[in-house]
Amino acid sequence: MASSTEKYTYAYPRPAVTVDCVIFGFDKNQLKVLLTKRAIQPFLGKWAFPGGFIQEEETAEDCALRKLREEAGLQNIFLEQLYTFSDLARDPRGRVISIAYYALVKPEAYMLEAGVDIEAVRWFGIDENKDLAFDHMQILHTAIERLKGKIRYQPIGFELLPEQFTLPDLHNLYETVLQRSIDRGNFRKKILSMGLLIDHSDKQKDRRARAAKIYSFDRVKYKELTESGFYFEI
Amino acid sequence: MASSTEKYTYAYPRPAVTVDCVIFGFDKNQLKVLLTKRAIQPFLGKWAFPGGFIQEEETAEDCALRKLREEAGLQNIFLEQLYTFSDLARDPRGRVISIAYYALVKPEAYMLEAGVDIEAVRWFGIDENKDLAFDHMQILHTAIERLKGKIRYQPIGFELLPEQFTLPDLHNLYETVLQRSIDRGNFRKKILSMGLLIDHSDKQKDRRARAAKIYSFDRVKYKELTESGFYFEI
DNA sequence: ACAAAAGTGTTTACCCTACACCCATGC
DNA sequence: GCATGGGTGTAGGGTAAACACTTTTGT
Repeated sequence: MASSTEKYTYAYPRPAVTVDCVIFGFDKNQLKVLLTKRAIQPFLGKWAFPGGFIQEEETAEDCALRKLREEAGLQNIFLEQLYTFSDLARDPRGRVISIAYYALVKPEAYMLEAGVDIEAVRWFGIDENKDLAFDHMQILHTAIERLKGKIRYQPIGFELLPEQFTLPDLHNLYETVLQRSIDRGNFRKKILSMGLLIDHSDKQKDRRARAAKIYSFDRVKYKELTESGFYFEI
Repeated sequence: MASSTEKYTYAYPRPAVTVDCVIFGFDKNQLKVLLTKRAIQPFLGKWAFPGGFIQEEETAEDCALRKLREEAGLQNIFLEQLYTFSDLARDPRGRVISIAYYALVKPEAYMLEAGVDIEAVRWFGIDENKDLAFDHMQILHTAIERLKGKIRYQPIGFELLPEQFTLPDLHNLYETVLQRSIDRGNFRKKILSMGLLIDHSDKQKDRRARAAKIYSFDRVKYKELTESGFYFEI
């Protein structure tokens, strides 16, 4: 037996371990997912989530952050572990376990996709027909279910909207993600009653009809409330 | 590049991958966790979750099921993936990633722990002071949080009670897991109003005071309701 | 009889729902 | 003016919280 400081070579066969990132965006009342076109085998030319093999000196989360930066030019965005996929046949090359993450990006974050190959990276509508590599269709499905479940009782919807947004924006987002209609009036009352939105009605821009008030999400207030037992819920 | 059928040896260093199982039980109004005493280095003699290296021909879930069987003599119990831990220093032997699962067992399931070394396997109260191997204290904490969160909106509490139980039993379980008092009357009204309990009041056993009615959880009914949009919630 | 625990009922306040309506703006 | 979309008000139904009360059983 190796000492507890000395490196130890296991007798066990080791699976390869990758990290994959499901990246969600919201644009034109559509939920989107960011995919990259594979430049190598297997599944060359097919679309897949940004991801790759985990390095020796990085945690899974570090790896996800690195992949977001390298492959999608994204930084400082919401990131959370999704699920670990370990089906034996999920990679034709052999045994590969994937630790999947999901990320939520605001429009302003992906506007500055500088240096990212425009041919190889694209946003797809969530319902758009696409032929994904590996078991990425299954991973996507898991991610959507997580998002649908979590958006109702955690304030993660704001991560998909610009820093400043209107209540109709937020309302649209919820209707789109949850795929059901939500009463306008009741929705705004519920949200506003939480006291978690900061009013920015001074800066208004033109709109087709009456201009909607602009708000931002009060993270500080949310943290305070959470610590005193408050539960966000739509 | 390897063909898609041929085995491929990655240039990347591979971390070792283990599976660990947090096993919860409920006994004498206490939430318990099952631990095994380590018989090998590192952390020899310390308590840890049942777990071990994932084999080449098994999924993570299969590995968890195998470990539950081999190390704790448990079968046919609730099992769900918890989280994957990948901190660099979580194992003194080197890079080891752990896919953690949590399991819920009914009293009748762990009564028949035949063939399991009584010295090496023990139930610990959740608040009992214990010195756990690796980062298992952190894993335990994550598992408890998951249980606390999930018991409120998924009928997993029943997995910790005998097949037949009383409403006071269930009430006790919820108070214990959520660590707050819940009004008796309101609790029973809420539970009963769901119509998910089957009454077995014919078989009564003696108690210190008035005997409580015996119920069991109606899984079939729950599945039906779920499919028509019902959401369990306490 | 009394204590302990099971089970029931009642009141109140709040919240959620389903609407209807008003307001501001562009065409 | 009218269509469009933002924003507000309200009546009523339901349900959750708080608490008192009744019932059953062991000692």
